Amino acid sequence: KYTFSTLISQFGKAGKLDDALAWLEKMDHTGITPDLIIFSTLIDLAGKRGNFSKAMALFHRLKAHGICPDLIVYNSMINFFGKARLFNEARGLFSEMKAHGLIPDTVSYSILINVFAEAGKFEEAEDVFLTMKGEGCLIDLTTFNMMINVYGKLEMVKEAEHLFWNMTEMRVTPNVVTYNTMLNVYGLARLKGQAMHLFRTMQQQVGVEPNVITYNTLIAIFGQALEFEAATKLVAKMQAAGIEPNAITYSTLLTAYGKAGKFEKAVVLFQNLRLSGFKMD
RNA sequence: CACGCGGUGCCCGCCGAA
Repeated sequence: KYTFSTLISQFGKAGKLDDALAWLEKMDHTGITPDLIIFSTLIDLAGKRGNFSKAMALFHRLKAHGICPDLIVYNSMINFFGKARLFNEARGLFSEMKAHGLIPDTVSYSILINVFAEAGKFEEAEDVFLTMKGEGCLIDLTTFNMMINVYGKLEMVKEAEHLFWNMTEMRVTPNVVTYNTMLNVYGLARLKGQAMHLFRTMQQQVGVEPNVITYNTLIAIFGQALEFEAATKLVAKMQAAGIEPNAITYSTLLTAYGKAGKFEKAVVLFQNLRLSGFKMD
């Protein structure tokens, strides 16, 4: 049993879903029951690869073995239903899990918030957040980051800022993701000044280092303001800071040139990228 | 019985899809 378990989870970690599944069959045939964690690992793997039907099949098989799914399995499945845009099913699983006596935790609520947020259903995401608070569930760093993002997309800058201050009061320390998200909130609301101010405070935080996403976000903000020179300079600045621009950086810059009507510049950049052998997507 | 180990969630541009 342990040999099978180890083998399957190693294949799983190596991303070899097919091999892992093949060994799961062999294990089944010998009459040894795979345990919850094996199923959990495989369900997650299948789902992460976008193979939602395989994830569902494994979920049903797990139940057929008489194993009760735990919080983590439900959390993964809810996440995948969301990615498959099966919102009612996601909600259904959330209820099912409660009906089985499991108490949704911080991750469960966060996943549900994200299911709606990434589908653009921001009000529903907020609804889940309010329920979560009402239930007295712990709000952690990731939850704060997601909700700041949600308020940003709703262009509810005040609420986003409110959460940003609130989290500190609740002894949750903002990280790079928090700052990047807040920068984007200001970008969406076209508050370039606020963004720049936040970028300065961000650089003064110990343990918070700007990354590619930070710079990409700032470049987009300058692009929106039609300040393509400032956007261009940021690419040099990030490189000076030891951060390598990626495909999104250049794509953002091309968009910045486009918005400013500088099509020649865009063409030149594109050609230079090709000549330099940059890996484009 | 206690503790520990293996499985779950967050940020950026464009394009495509419905």
